[in-house]
Amino acid sequence: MKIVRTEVINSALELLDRLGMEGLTMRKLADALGVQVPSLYWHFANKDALFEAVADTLLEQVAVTAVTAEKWQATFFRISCEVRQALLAHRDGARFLARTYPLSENVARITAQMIAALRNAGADDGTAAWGTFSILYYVIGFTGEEQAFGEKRPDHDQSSDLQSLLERYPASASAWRYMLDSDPDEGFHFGLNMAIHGLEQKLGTPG
Amino acid sequence: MKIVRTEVINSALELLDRLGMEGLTMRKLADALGVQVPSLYWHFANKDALFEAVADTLLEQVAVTAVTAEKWQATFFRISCEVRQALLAHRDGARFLARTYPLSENVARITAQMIAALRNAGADDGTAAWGTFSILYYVIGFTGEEQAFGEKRPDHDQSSDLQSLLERYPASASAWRYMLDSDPDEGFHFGLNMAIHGLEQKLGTPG
DNA sequence: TCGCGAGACTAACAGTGTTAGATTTTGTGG
DNA sequence: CCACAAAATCTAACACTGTTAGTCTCGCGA
Repeated sequence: MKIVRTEVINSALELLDRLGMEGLTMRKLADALGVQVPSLYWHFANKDALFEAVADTLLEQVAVTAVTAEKWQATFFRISCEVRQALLAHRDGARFLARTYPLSENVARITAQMIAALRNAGADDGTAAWGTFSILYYVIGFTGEEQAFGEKRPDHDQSSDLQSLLERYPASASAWRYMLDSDPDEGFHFGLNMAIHGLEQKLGTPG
Repeated sequence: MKIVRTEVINSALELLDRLGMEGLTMRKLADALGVQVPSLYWHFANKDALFEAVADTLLEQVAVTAVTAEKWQATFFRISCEVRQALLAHRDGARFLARTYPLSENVARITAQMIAALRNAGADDGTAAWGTFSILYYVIGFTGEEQAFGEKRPDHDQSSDLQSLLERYPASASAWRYMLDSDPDEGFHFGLNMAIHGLEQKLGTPG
């Protein structure tokens, strides 16, 4: 049976959605493709390489068209939201991306747009680089925890250890409850706007 | 041979430094302790529970004394730097923390201080919660990639795929090079100050 | 038609987390 | 001091993982 690279990746994404990241194994993937395991090693050096390809595919639909007639703040907001949505579209998407080597095709493509937007606004090397990546760290971090929450088994909450923890740190407990009750989009936009505003200020005072 | 919880965790940290996260297995840990593997399961429900305990221990020395006579900006800066240093102190520290369940003893303790600092400055529920966690997402994300860079094997760089990638996205390539050449502390402080300034602005305009 | 190499296969290895169940150690009441 | 229960460690094994060595098949250019 013939093996096609894109089909492998698609199957891997299906498997990821169905079984989660720990369930995505070479054997299950080979089974889903109707293929023997070692055949996969002809197309991918090892599991990590395969995972990198899958992770990169997650970002394929993000920022497909560069918009130049746009303030950099709008570019950052739009791309950040797209990245989050792309990661949320598949189970464990954010953890999956964070796990792999950070320099891939689509990451390079997306960051290039963000860096260009900042340079266009007069940013120096450091501001463009650190500003872009700082915001991406936030996006991936937020989305990762957002997803971890959605998938955590509910019985983990009733443990007495956790109860005691929440009683001993009431400030954290109420923040926790607030975040669980409120709209995730709202939380994401809060931090995102916060970061963009901070970057705006950095742009104003270069050096 | 008697098994003591704290000794297990210490051994796990030693093993982590020596072999990295993938090398930290139940068998090697048992060997290092001079103990049979299943005995560990009497003290920890499973590997994840053990890993959570280890990850929490990473943050033990962070923000040990609460400083109230301090502007919240200073509190955030100080604690963020301490978190980063604590994670850098052990190989794969940041990845390790990001992997586990996010609500642990020390996380609750540390976030409680940050939230309290914001509330003291007049922040509402949402600003205190999202502001605190947004900044922590950045700290963990930055530190995770900082560590991933330090541990990546250098032969990964000479691949022609990567060369082609850097040529096709020159903006990303130069940002990449800039970040590799510059002081990591500088990069960390840039994003941290950026986030804190952004939060400062959010505090000024509540709602 | 032949040869060869790309690409699939079979078989196996070393290592993983985890559990069932036997066995030892430890603390405690008589 | 001894017996007995509970706490803690052990032995043995299971099912699974990524990965590799070596073999076979089949399509295509000479």
